[in-house]
Parts: sequence; structure tokens; C-alpha cells
Amino acid sequence: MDHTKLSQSLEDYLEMVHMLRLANGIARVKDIAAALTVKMPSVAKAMIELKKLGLVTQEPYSGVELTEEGQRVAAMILNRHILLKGFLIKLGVSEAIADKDACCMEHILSAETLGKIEDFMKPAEAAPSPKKTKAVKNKK
Amino acid sequence: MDHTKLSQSLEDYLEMVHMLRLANGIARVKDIAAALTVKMPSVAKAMIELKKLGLVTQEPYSGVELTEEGQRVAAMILNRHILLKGFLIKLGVSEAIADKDACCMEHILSAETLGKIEDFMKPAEAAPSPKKTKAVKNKK
DNA sequence: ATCCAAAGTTAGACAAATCTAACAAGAAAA
DNA sequence: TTTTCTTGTTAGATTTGTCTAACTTTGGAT
Repeated sequence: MDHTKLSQSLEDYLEMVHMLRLANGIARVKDIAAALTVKMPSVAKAMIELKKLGLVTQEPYSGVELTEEGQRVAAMILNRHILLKGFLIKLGVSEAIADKDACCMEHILSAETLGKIEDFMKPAEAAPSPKKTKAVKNKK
Repeated sequence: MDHTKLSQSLEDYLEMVHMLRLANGIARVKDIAAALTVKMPSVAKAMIELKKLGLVTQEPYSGVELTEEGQRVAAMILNRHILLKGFLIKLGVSEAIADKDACCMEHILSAETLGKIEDFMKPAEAAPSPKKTKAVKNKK
């Protein structure tokens, strides 16, 4: 419920759970650790926190799942990441660096700044971009 | 010498020492604390670290001074701050928020991203530059 | 069916950054 | 000069996030 004060670190873990589930269908502790370049016990501790906050669930010795709330928060963070990465690339930053810097920026920028960056990106993404939960009701 | 690994926190303290000296001629512990919204003992501890790193000096119970190296590093951080704040304002962010967000961004962005932001700002600030062919002064 | 390696967990150490409380020094007032 | 207030310092507790080492569990190879 009160995810309003997620630390940068916990945001990173939550986002990574989401990304791994999107990519592999499952988020294993080992893979989270590898992706974030930390050791498995760090992941375990982070998962304990995220469970306390009601954002993830996990049956012992298995993959991490997202609660509905966790899904919501993770998607929000990931959207910020995608927005910022695209923004940096538009400025001419290389993809790898854009990804890395977006990863830092996504935790600290104010809503106002994010909004302005969105505005800045708007005109450009007026193309056939299969965006997510936007007003784009795709035609199946 | 080896300031390459200044933590975000220490960068903030160093920058604030510099700003207060520019504004008031002196950086007092009390004012640093107020400006960064921390308590005085936190400042004292940070100053101990910055002294160890050879970036500041201080006679007991008096204002904090910058070493030559400290001056150099602080100026670099402040320049980043100014660049980023201007950048955000150019995107339409309000001044107060631009200042706050610049303060976070200044510690995390890669040299590449900072360079691209500089490029982005260039055309606009083409005022007092007689002949700056390629004034590359980043990186050490 | 048993064993073993890989994956996950638990316990505890450590570092960074903050705080509160208590103490010390300097300046200002009396 | 002596007292008092402000400023600065020191000591130690707390929180967060990381690590290593040691353990437990799972599941595949034998």
C-alpha cells in the first residue's frame, strides 16, 4: 500500500523482477543478482523488504512473483526507464550509456521534470509505436 | 588527489562549501547544515572525510576552506549543476524543481550524457564565446 | 534411490550516512 | 571578569545496503 517511500535500491530490485518476468517468464534470485551485479544474499534481503511492503510474493526456494500492486509500481518504474532512455538516445547518447543513466535518473526525477521530458518526446513518437497502456487502443 | 570516488553525499557537501564561500565569503558548519537540511554533526563528519581526501581545510571551531584541489573539484560539480539546471529550465521545468533535480542529476550522469546535454545547450548560449573552437575541458 | 552440484537462505560483519545527547570553545553581555 | 548563548565537536545509536561464510533445499545424473 505505502510504496511511496521505496528506496532507489528497492525500486531497482522491483523493476528487475518485472523485467526478468517479461523476458523469461520467471524472476530467479540468481538472475536478479547477476543483472544488478550484486550477490544473492542481497537479493534475498531485498525480497524480504518487498514482501513486507506487499509488492512481491515468493514461495521458498522459487521464483519471485509480483503482487497486483507490485506489478503496478514496477510498470511505472519501467515506463520511466523507457522514457528516459529514449530521451537520452534522442540527445545523441549511446544506447549502453543511455540505459545506465536512465537507470539512475528514473529514481530521482520529480514528476514535473518527467512530465516535461514526456512533452519533449511527444512529437517524435507520433509514429507507429506500439506503446503500452497509453490511449492507444490497438487494433487487433 | 584521488577524488574520483567521492560519494554523492560528499559531493553535495563540497559543492555547498563552495557555494557558501561564493555567497558569503565563508562556509560555516551551521550554514552548511541548514542549506543541506542536515544536523551539524553530520557536517562535522563529512568535513573530516573531505579533509582526509585533501579537499578542504578547517581550523577548529571556524569556517571551512577549500584546498586548490577542492576548489577545482567543487567548481566542476557546480558547473554541472548550472548546466543541468539550465537544461531543465529550457525543457520547461520550473526553477525550484530544476534546481532540486539538477542537484540529484549532477552526481550520477556519465560524462557522455553531460557532453550531449552541453551540445544541446550550445546553440542557445552562443553569446559570450568569441572563438571556442572546441573547448573540451571535461574529464581529467 | 542416492548423491551431488546448483540455487536459495540465514547469520553476522562492515561501511556510509544520518541522528540525538552531551560536552567544549568562543563571543557577547552583564 | 564572569556568565551565558551560540556554534562546533565528540560519542554512540540507528538505518540501509552490501558482503562472506555456512547452511539448506531442490532436482538432475548416476
